[in-house]
Amino acid sequence: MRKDSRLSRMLHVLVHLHQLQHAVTSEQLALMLHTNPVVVRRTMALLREQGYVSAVKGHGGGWTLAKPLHKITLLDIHRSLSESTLFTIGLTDEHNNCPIEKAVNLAIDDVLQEAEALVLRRFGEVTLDKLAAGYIPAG
Amino acid sequence: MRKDSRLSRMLHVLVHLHQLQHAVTSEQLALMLHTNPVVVRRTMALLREQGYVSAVKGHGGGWTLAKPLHKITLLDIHRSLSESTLFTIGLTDEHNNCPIEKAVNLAIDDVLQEAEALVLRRFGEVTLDKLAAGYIPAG
DNA sequence: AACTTACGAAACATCATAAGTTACATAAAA
DNA sequence: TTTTATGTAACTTATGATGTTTCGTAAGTT
Repeated sequence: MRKDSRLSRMLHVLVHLHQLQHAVTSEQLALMLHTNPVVVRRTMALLREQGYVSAVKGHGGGWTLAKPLHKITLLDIHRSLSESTLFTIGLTDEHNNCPIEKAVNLAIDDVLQEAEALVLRRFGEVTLDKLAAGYIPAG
Repeated sequence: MRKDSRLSRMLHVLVHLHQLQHAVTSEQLALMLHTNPVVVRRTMALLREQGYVSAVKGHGGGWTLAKPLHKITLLDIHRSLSESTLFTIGLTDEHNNCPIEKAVNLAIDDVLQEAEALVLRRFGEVTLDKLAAGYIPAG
């Protein structure tokens, strides 16, 4: 399955915006991400809606941080981007009242929910200023 | 992204095979899973290669368990099915030596690896006989 | 031997979603 | 007025599980 690289890309962008200290155009960000400006705008728009970046049109315009890095967590950006779930594994729900299917789904879902909770908790603990400073994994 | 429901489907099949105590055709399993026999054969073939089921051709043929349920874990089936990763999130690796990208990927990967380890460990703890008996979540 | 059943497998179509692309409208500064 | 940029719609591409058609092969039945 194709992976969703938006979280990685947007975090990368946000830290660069912090370091550059001035507006950066979608064109420039696209060059940085090896993609094109429309993809950048489409994805950055999700962060703008949540108040993490702002965009200015016209000469000298572009994207700037709307909040300092230490007030943004990986979880904030993750949530801004995805409505879909974290896992490639899906459950089936095609059967009326089969107790086996229910047990199977319960077993899988139990584990995945715990894992997702772990990811969200850990994402929530990492603010973006830690990435700028050089991230050191907890493990 | 489309979800991979093979784990859910195969676990469902294996527990039914245990309970039925006789060979079941791909046609019958397809009816059960609301799909078609070719999809069943394609997926079951991965389990056959690992020795969890066996297939017999001709009259009275079909699929049977090759191991008792208590000797098969969710992890065994998960591993038989997937070479791909567990998460919809992917990292970018498009840049030469950007320390920010490295820090971003390290931060994300650190969390995902921990979550994947949790999933694999928990999957490894659940044998399929527990699903037949009625699974009770640990939480 | 001929027929039927069932798996094995190749080849191709479908679906969903991020990503990529094209085109045009709109706002702001020069 | 021109240039620069974002905003957005519409369409195409890529990927991998899923779905489908078709034919080959093995095993039991008649």
